[in-house]
Amino acid sequence: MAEPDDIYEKVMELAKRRGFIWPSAEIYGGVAGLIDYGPLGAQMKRRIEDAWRAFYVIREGFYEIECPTVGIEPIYVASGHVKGFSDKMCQCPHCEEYLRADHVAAGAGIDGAAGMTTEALAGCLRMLPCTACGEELGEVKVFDFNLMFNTWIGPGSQRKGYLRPETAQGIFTDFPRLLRFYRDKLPFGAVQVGKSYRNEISPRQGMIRLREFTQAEAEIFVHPEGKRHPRFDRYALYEVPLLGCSAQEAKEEPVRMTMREAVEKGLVANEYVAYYIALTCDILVSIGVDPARLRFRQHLTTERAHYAADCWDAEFLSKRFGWVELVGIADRTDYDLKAHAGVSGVALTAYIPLETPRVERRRRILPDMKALGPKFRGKAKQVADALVEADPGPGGVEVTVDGEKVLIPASLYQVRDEDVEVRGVEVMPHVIEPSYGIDRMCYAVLEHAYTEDMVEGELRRVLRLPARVAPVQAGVFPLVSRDGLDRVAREIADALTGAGIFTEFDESGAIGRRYRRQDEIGTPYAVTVDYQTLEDGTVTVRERDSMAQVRVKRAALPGTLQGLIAGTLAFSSLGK
RNA sequence: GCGAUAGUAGUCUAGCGGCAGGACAGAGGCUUCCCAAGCCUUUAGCCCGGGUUCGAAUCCCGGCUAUCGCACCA
Repeated sequence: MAEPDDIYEKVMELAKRRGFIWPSAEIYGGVAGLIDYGPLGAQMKRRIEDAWRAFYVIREGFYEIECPTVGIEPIYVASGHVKGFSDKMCQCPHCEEYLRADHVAAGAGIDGAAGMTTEALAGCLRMLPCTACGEELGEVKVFDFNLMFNTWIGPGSQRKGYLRPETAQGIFTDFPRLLRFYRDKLPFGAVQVGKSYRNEISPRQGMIRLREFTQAEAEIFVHPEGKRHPRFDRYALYEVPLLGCSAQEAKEEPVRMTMREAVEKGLVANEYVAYYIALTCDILVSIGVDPARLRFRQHLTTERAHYAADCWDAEFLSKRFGWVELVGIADRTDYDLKAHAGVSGVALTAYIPLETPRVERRRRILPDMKALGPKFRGKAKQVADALVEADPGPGGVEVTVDGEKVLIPASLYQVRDEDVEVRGVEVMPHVIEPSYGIDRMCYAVLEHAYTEDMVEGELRRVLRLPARVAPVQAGVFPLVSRDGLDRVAREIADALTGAGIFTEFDESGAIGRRYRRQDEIGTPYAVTVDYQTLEDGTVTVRERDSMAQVRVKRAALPGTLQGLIAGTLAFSSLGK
């Protein structure tokens, strides 16, 4: 087998030439960070998304929802993207280099640079040297650069809008509706497949870092205590190469381990995270990512978001780019729901009934509003609210109102101890989030599928795509386009199409040329009608990877191909 | 965004101040008929915008895109 020197160039050349991936708006010179999926690419991407749905929607039973790509500001205030997604930047007046203002300040030993206002940062930078050219920055302007695309919603008193930087927030904001939909039971999950947008400063690496990209995300809402997956048995013995934090620090290789072992050893935080690591591995391998070039890497504590209990990335090995993240699987705890509850003021909790209701003795504080009103006037409401939360002593209680400590004598309120029957508790679920980058998956599949063989001294380019993601599923060819072979071949193509098989009919040129055309776009099977077909009603079926052929009865063809494509039938079992 | 390099047909490439050439791919035809055979015909190109020049694919400037390095990458 020929070892490709630069497989990226070859894959992208093929992808462009055969209609998988095109530069967007190419007639106007193209745009960095935006790509078009051509006819075969769009088809393959759809099949990859559908393979994903087969796992998450059909098997896991997580319904798919679809939210707008434009969102109002509070959503992204709550999610942290308005603040956290924006970088304080400045441009050096001498060399015109763009710099991260907070990094420059922090690099010079200034504390708290990350939290400073633009004005404060500009003040700090005045005396500092530019990290690029070394000149003093002087009167430098610091500005916010937010990675979110922004826009306005409606005319007139416009509302600020952002293109979503991830699909997840739509699921979080639908939480109360979803909870009702799933009839108030945990765990439940919802998924979303769609476009997200990040205005990358400098997108590179082809379709690896895009400004508009497709995500497939699942948000699984689980009870915060006891993160045991009800179907953990499915993957308990499934082995995955895991590269934990300590292994990375020790520069060790990933270790293959069963998911049960990983959880028992404490390498993976809980069964949920482990379950979705295994499921992710299952999906990625099924769409054609080479298992030998796939690993799961745990986020180091320094790169992990502070609220995440655990986070693992599925990474594929690219010849060109090294290890590239495809999927992030995180236990986000209750961070997102808490944040949205805080900004929206809506309780985002689930009511979990107790198996046996219990009686609790509760102390209630009843403020005497008749007395508080005249005494505190405008602040009476605040005092009362503070009282309800307070823990009174014998002589009264001290509460804080507007930063002021106020002593409230016991005469201004009543303390009542009462028995309350507790039938359940409100819990804020934790979120397990597997988040997939579909475009990167498409690239990974293309790169891992691309092979070059030498056949009788000729280069044969083959995309060894799994049948389930191949854009075209079968080629149908008359050996020659005369003597009625072409007519029969067309009938067979129609029969396959009628059976839901995506088929290309091709009668032009030599038969070998037609096989190669289909090899190059990854078509797994080719059906050829020859003179024997006219005699005994059989056709040949050729398998792309082995180039082997078997004869199959015409009538059995649609069922046979369906079985081959679905993977329920092995090519080697045919004709026996 | 900065710096370097590059951009010629669908793809790859030659030409580097004076008529833009080839290979492969595509289309049509002849021929052969199970793995890119052959022959004939044919489609199709100088990234965009300025400038210099009698004349620019070629030189200069700006832009866009790509690759690499720097920076950036919730």
